[in-house]
Formats: sequence, structure tokens, C-alpha cells
Amino acid sequence: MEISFKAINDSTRREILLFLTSGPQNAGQIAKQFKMTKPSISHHLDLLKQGELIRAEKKGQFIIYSLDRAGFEIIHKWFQAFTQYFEFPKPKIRL
Amino acid sequence: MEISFKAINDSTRREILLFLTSGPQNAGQIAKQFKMTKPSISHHLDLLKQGELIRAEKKGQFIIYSLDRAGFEIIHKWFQAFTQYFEFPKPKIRL
DNA sequence: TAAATATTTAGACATTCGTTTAAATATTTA
DNA sequence: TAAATATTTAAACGAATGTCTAAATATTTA
Repeated sequence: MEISFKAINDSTRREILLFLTSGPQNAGQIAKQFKMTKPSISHHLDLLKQGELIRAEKKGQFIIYSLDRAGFEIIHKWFQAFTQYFEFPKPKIRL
Repeated sequence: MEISFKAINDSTRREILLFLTSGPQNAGQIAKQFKMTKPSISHHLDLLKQGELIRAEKKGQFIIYSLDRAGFEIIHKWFQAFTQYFEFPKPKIRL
């Protein structure tokens, strides 16, 4: 749990998560989105993985990253303790 | 936004938030819950306030802290970008 | 107004964090 | 098997973080 909160406490990592909502991507494609070295992105990916927000799957010489439900569930569960006190608007349904 | 994520990336601060779900409390009462000095708690309260997760109201010689909807909404909005990809179970209704 | 109470501010310090460059590992292609 | 490609690991370093003690500010009470 600790590490999931840590993982989302960085704008680069949150952008990576957002990027992955468009579908699984390999490390190189992810790194290409940022003006930051590959080792830095690799480190961010590692933290996201530790926080169970993404998972990695080796495919030949590539490593494919995708969103992992587990970490989001951790955050969601934490958040729910507060939903009793506030009502949050539901997202508009997109027709 | 940045600061809201930072604010919840600390177990003491998350415990303070949870404690405040039982209702508004003054700084001393909050500090009493933790084995940590008052200045440390004061600093945590300041960060939570910066993240708009709590608000402070002076009442005589006390300062009363309570949950602030604004910060929770920031986190909720961010989270919603991912709810399209995962379904999260609704909390059981307490009868 | 002096003392007591509640809380914060300031300064210091060790630890953690985000980034970089250089080197290592693994896989594919020629 | 040698070269190229994809990605990570290691080491270093400045910046940010969490904690403490000491001092300051504000309010209430005697």
C-alpha cells in the first residue's frame, strides 16, 4: 500500500499511467514520450511495478508494460473510507 | 494537484485524515494520537492543508481541523481516468 | 499583567528521491 | 558469432522530505 501511494506521487509516473490507458506499450515507446533518459524512465517503471500499478511482460527483446488493476484497487479502497463524507459526481456518460 | 498527491504519500498524514473522519478535532487532540512531537504533526497538518485535504478554523486558543472536500475531489478526478479500464466493487451498504 | 496553555515557526540533520552517465544483460539480425 | 537493438543495473549527486529541539506567537486564566 505504502508503495502504491509513493508510485503516484510523481507527475512523470502519473503521465506514464495515463499513457498506458491507450493500451500496452514497450519501454522504448514509453520513454519516447518524455524528454528524460531511458534509465530514468526505467526507474519510474520499476516503482510503478512495485506499486502494482503496472505489470511487465517480456516479449522477445521487448518488455511490454500494461496497467495493473491491483494497485488501483489499493488506492480505490483507501479512498472509499472518505466517500461516506463526501458525494462525488459521476462521470458524464459519453454517447 | 501535485501537492494533494504528495500530502497522501505519508502514513501519518493518511492516519490523520482517517482520524478526522470521526469529526473535526483540534491540533492537540490530533497530536495526542501519535507518538511524534507536536511540531512534526503541525508540519503534517500544514501539508494536508496545502493539499486541500483539510481546513483549519481558529476557535479561541484552539485550531480546529476538519476534512476538506476539495483535495479529495482532485484525487477522485484523477482516479476517474482509470475507472473506464477497471470496474471497482461498490461498498456494501450498511443497514 | 503574569503565568499557563495551544500551536506554529525556525533551524538542523539524516534519509529518501529523481535524475544523470556509464556499464551490464538479453535478444535479434547479419 | 559479431554487431545492433532494447532495457536495466550501478554509482553518484543535488534536492526534497520527515523528524527533532528550541524559540516564537497567540489566547486564556489567575
